[in-house]
Order: sequence, then C-alpha cells, then structure tokens
Amino acid sequence: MNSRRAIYLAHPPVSIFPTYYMNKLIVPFSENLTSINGGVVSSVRSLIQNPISLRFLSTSTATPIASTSVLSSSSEEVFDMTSHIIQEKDLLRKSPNGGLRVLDLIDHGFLEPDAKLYSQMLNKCTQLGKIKEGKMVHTHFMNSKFSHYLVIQNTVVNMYAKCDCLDDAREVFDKMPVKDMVTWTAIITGYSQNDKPEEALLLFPQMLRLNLKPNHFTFSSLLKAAGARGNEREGEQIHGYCLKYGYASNVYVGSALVDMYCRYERMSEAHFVFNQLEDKNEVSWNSLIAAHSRKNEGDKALLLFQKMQMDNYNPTHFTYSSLFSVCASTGSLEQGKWIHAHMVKSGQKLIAFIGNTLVDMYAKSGSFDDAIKVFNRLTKPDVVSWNSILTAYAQHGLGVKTLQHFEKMIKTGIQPNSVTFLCVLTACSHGGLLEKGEFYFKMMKEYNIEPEVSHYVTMVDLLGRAGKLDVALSFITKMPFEPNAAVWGALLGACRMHKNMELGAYAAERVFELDPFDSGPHILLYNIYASGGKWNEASKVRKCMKEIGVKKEPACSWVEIENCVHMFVANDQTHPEKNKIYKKWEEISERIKEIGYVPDTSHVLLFVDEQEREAKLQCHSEKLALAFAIMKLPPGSTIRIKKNIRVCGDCHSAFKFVSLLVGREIVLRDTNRFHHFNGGSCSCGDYWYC
DNA sequence: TGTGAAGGGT
Repeated sequence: MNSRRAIYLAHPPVSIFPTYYMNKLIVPFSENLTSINGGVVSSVRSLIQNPISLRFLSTSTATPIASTSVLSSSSEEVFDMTSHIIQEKDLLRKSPNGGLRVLDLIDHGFLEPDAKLYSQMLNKCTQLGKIKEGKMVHTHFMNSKFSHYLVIQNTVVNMYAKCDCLDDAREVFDKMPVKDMVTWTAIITGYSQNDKPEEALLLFPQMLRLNLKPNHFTFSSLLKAAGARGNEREGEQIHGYCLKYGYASNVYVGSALVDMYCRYERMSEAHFVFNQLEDKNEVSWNSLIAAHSRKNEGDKALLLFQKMQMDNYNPTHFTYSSLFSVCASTGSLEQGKWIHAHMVKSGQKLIAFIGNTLVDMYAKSGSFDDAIKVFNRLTKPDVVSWNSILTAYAQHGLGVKTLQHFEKMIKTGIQPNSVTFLCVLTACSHGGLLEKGEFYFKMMKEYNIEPEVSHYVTMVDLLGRAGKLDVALSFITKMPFEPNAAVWGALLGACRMHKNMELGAYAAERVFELDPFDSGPHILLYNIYASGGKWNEASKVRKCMKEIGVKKEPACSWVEIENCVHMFVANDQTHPEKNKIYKKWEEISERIKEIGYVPDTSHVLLFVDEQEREAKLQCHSEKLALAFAIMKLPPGSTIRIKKNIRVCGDCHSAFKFVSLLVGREIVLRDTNRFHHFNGGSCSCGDYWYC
C-alpha cells in the first residue's frame, strides 16, 4: 500500500486530527488534543505506512500546542508538525481554501508562533517572489502580538522591495513609527535595485538628518544608485561619505565604487580604487572586466581575465558572460571559442546566464550552427535564451525558421515578452513576410504586451519594404504616441527602396525636425534624389549637411585572422600590406567581371564622372577586407567580415560573384543583419541591401 | 528573525 492511497484510509482519524474537508479546516474538540501524542501519531503512521521525512531544514522555535499531523484529502499529502520544528518546505504550504496552512494552524490555536516564524515565512516569500502569500503573512503579522517588532517590519519592507512592490514597501516604511538604519537601507536598496536611483539618493540626506549612521550595506546600494544616475558630483560625494565613515575598504563598498567609476567611464579612477582595495573578490574583478567589455575593449578585458587567475580568483559566470559579450560585439569568433573552451575546462556549467551570451556570441560572429548547438545544450532555456536564438534566426535571414521556433517556444510554455515580439517582427520584416508580421503584431495584445516604439518602427519597415507606403504612412498617423525619428526613418528607407521621392522628402523632413544630426537620413534622401537624377536637390542635401555639421560616419570593416582583428577603412592607406591587398582586389575584380559582375556606380555619393565613381567603389572597406581574407585564410575556409554600416549594393553584388569564384562561404555582418554569400547568391535574397 | 556590489536578448 503506498502512502498516497493510505491517505484515503486515514479519513477515520478526521475527528481527532485537524484536517481539511470540503475546503474547511476541521478542528477536533479540545479534549481530543490531550490524547494526541507521539504514540497516536506513530500508530497512524504505521497504519498508513507513510515514511514521513524527519529531515528538518529550519530550526524555528515555534511551539505546537499539541503534536499534530494535518491530513489533507484534497492534496493527498501529509503535513507534519509533530516536532517543535517546521520544515522549510512547509512554510508556504497552501490550504485548500487558498490560505496558508501555517497561518490556519495559528488561527485555530494549534501553533503558537514566534517572531522567527514570521521572519522565515516572509523571507521565503521574498526568495520565491510569492507576493500574494507574502501579503497574507504581512496581514497576519500585523494582527499578531509581534506587530511592533522592528526586525520583522524591516523584513516586510525588504520583501515588498525585492518583489517589485515598491509602493507597498514605501507605504510600510512611511507608516513605521520607529525606523532604524536597516529600515532605511532596505528602502534605499529597493529603489536602487528597481531602477529608481533618484529616490534612493534623495533618502540618504534624510537618513543622515535623523543621526542614523549608514553602514557598508547602505553605501553599496547608494553607490549603485549613484552609478546609475550618472551625476559624477553626487557619486564623488557618496565616495567621500564612505571614506568618512570608514567603509571605503570594505569589499562590497569597494566593488560598488569600482563599478560606479566604470559607469562614469572614469576608468583610471576605477582602476585606482580597485588597486587600493586590499580585500578584493571575484565581484571586484568582474566589475572591471564588465566595464571594459561594455567599452568594447576586449584586449583589456582579456588581460584582466588572465590576471585574476594569476591572483587565484576563479572566473565566475559573470566573468564569462562579459567576455562572450565583448567577443560578440567585436565579432571575434576565434577568441570567443578559446574562452568557451576555457570555460568548459574550468568545469563551469552551461547555465542560461552564460549560455545566452554564448548563443549571442556565436550568432553575432556569424557561426550560426554553433549558436544552435549551444542553445540545444541548455537544460533550462529561459525567455532570453529563446529571444537570443530567435534573433539569430532572424538576423541570418531565416524568417520562416524564426516563426517556427517562436511557435515551439509558446508550446514549451515560455511566456514571450516584448523583445520576443520584436525578434518575430524583425524576422517578418527581413523575410518580407507581411501578413505574418501583421498577425503577430495583433497577437501582442493576447499576451498583454503593449507595442513600444521599436515595434512600430519594425512594422513601418515591414509595410514600407512590401511597397505599402501609404498604409505605412497611415499606420504612423494612427500610432498611440508621437512617432520618433526612427519611425520616420523607417518610412524614409522604404521610400528610398521604392524610389518615392515625394513621400521620401516628407519623411526626411520629419526626421530632420526630430534628429537633425544623424547622417543616415541625409544620405538616404541624397540617394533618393541622386538615383532619380535630381542632382540639384541632391546637392542641396549635401550643402545642408555641411551647414549644420552632419558628418557621414566613416565606413569600417573588420576581419579576424589568427586571433588578430584587422580593420579597414575606405581607400585604406594604413595597412602594412596595402599594396598586396589592392593588387589582389584588382585581380579578383577582373575575374568576377568575366563571370558577370557589373560595377553599380549608383551607390557612390559623389557627383563625379563614371570612371572615378568606379574607382571609389573598388576601395570600399569590405572589398579590401575580403581581398585580405582571401590572401590569408586557408582555401575553403569560411570568411567572416564585420562592417559598421550597411553594405552597399555594389559590394553586395561583388561578394556574391566572389563566393562563386572562390567556392567558399563569405559571412558579412552589417548593422542590420548577416549576409551569407554562397555559390553566387546571398541568404538575404537581395531583399535587404537595396 | 532584518539590509549590499558584477552579466545577457532588437
């Protein structure tokens, strides 16, 4: 007889044991209580053959009035309170009426609570984010004889603050007649951790006025807030207070100081504080490594990674996450692979926290298959993991696959968020899937996700690229908020694609009103006029750019050869092997012309003669990077190039012919997506570049 | 029985 069936057999003791029947707590008569003792319980145990676990995890001193065993007919489980100890797993156990069993037992006089029990229950709610249960415990606590206990009140503030209920936390905080330094620290931390640094910093002087002395807990939260707010003067003042109160050398405060100066991009101060810190830990190292990663300084991040190990600190998942992130943004696949191997060797598990950045790194470095492999190895992919893989599919031009994976994600039970829908809409836009895009845009409401401006931008892009310029315009006018420059920019891009000069000029005017200094829209408008032969209008745009000081971002391309990243600009004269590179491209150019390549000079932004335009085209940074890669990389290997702006139409065409000529895959990452050139065609289906 | 610092997805 197993224990589950045995519970049913245990119904007879209902009259003497408190139990739930038809969602009601059945309480035995008080005289029966005296007869309930360990012996009776033991005999019931032997009757039902239920090996109740006595592995108690907590050490609460809460006193049961009598030894009881509560049997539930609905949940078929035994809730054991025969000891003076309550099991941790039972702290938040539900009763059939939706309440908490522990609270029911207290209400019916079977358990005499102590302050520690409330504290344990509140902390369990905080840990699991169970705010509904937390509110029940809070109410119960307020009606108990312990309601004036400051320590528990502090636990309540902390619980609300940690569970994203800042208003509730503040309400409790404001109503507390007596507050100590922990109370103030709890609410300051709440604001600091919930992206409200202003409020956190405003409370600090109020706390000081009450003569409460801040401690290392207070300072670490205040420094985090100061770093997020970006007011350097404020941060320096908090730093001063840390020194005054003698906490600057505390490892938590010190690490927060390092991070704060990193946020201000004051790296020399960050390094100074770090070097002064006698008591360092992994977080101190990770703060610096993360900062260099954010600044795309992969070499510095990597150097610190090596140094931390020389100083006997073990890299953590934060360390690896930062390193993969910097490899992703610089597209350093070889370096990323090396760090991945290091991580595996160190025994670090592939949890979602690291796996997500690893998926992103492989996807952004153009190694799509590795991204899929890592994703498939994740034991518990979360919404970010799914978003990363959806982005990878979308950016690599696999629109239909993106949508298939999205459906799979829904079936798995992962709740999509606004980023998920942005990935899905981007996939539709990149893949030209107009109807699907409209369908998924409407679907957002089913998930209670309000479309943000980025979703509208993608929809305008989708409609515009599909040639529905009027629909896109009407879509913009019906937006629930004012369209920003990006929305009009998307329409402008579509006008360039479909050569609609009138609407393009209108959209460009709107963009210029909102963001006059972005070079992109000016260039798009120039291109619209130039490709329509309206050279006067085009030169006016150029003149206007000069007058207001808008500069075109210089185009750069990068290619990684043997762990070294080589950068090229248009008409590059700085590379040590420039002569060989130009010669190589000339040779390639001649050979691809033989198989059908015709230079497309309409992409050159200069009012010059045809011959000069072609010469300009041949010096584009991605062509030089490609020639260099062909010279240096072994035949047959994949060539991966990264570019800081969108690939021009002529380079796109040339790359297709080169992939055919050399019989190898070329992966080009530009600002918008990946282009996989293979056998004379591109994965974007020529949909994107024009 | 209470309070803290570091990462990721368009």
